[in-house]
Amino acid sequence: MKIAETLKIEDAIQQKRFKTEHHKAQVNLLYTAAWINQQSTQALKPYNISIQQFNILRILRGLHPDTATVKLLTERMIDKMSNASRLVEKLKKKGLVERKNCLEDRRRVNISITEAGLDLLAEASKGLENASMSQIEYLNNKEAELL
Amino acid sequence: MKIAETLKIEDAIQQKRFKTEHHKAQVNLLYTAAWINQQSTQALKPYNISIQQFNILRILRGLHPDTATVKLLTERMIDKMSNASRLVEKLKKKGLVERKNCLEDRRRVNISITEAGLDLLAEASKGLENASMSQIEYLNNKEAELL
DNA sequence: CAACATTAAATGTATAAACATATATTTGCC
DNA sequence: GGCAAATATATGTTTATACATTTAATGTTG
Repeated sequence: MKIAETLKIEDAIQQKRFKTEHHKAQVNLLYTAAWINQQSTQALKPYNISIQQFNILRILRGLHPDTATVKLLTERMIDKMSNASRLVEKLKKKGLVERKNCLEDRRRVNISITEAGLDLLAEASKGLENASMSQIEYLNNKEAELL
Repeated sequence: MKIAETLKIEDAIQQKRFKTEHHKAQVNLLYTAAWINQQSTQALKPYNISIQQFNILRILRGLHPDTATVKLLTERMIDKMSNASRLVEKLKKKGLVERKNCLEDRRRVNISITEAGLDLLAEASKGLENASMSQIEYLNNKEAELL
């Protein structure tokens, strides 16, 4: 067998391996992402908030005592198409946020996190942290294969 | 300042840093997972299938020409609580899978992927691959911070 | 073999997400 | 100032998801 042919075959094997590995990584990625979502949703369940609600509370805490508008929340959320408006409504019903009409611009609303919201967020963060500990540990084990 | 005190302070700083880093990682994890989900959903949109439907097709391809039961699909899916039954129904309507009553045990159904299903899966995999290329690239950049 | 438990799949239902559209207000321009 | 365009938020609607319940078939045990 000539050298050129050997190289071709090795190339092919390499390419095949790369493609297979990449393919695996792709599927792993999908599974892992879904898995994290589920784990996090479960971890937040005792606090009766969704991941998105959790994110909104986090954004609001970051601004506190300043306020956010719906627009700001939408921009900062992962999920741009989500209805920040309705999520805020839900959080308000639970007393976790406040919503005040903006006087300078009556289209806007100023949203802020309440004390109850801050308390719940602190608790929920702990719960999520416990869960994410094992998540990150799990991922560390998987990363070698994945990347 | 005594050595013991210095060590304590350094410990505190380390702990604080660890906690902060961990916290960041946790939030990054949530965002990244949601982001991957979105990207993948978008990438599959032209093929008119959801991530879950894609996963079912993949499982069926792995078994092909053998068949799966709803139970088997449920077990292998990330999302245990999902209605594999209804997902199969949707795939069947599109002609991507076949469903046959099992003669030995009439509670079961034998599900298999069709030629059309295999074709679509091949196409969709390509589409997803293109998307995941950039996803993995993106993640590679993020991993350093994340882990 | 009859009664009860278990299993497999399908269906019901309540909530959430995605996406489009509507409503109210403000801004810019003539 | 008046009218069109732009902006901020809210609402409608369709589809997906989570979880519970139902239906049908099979296994099991007295």
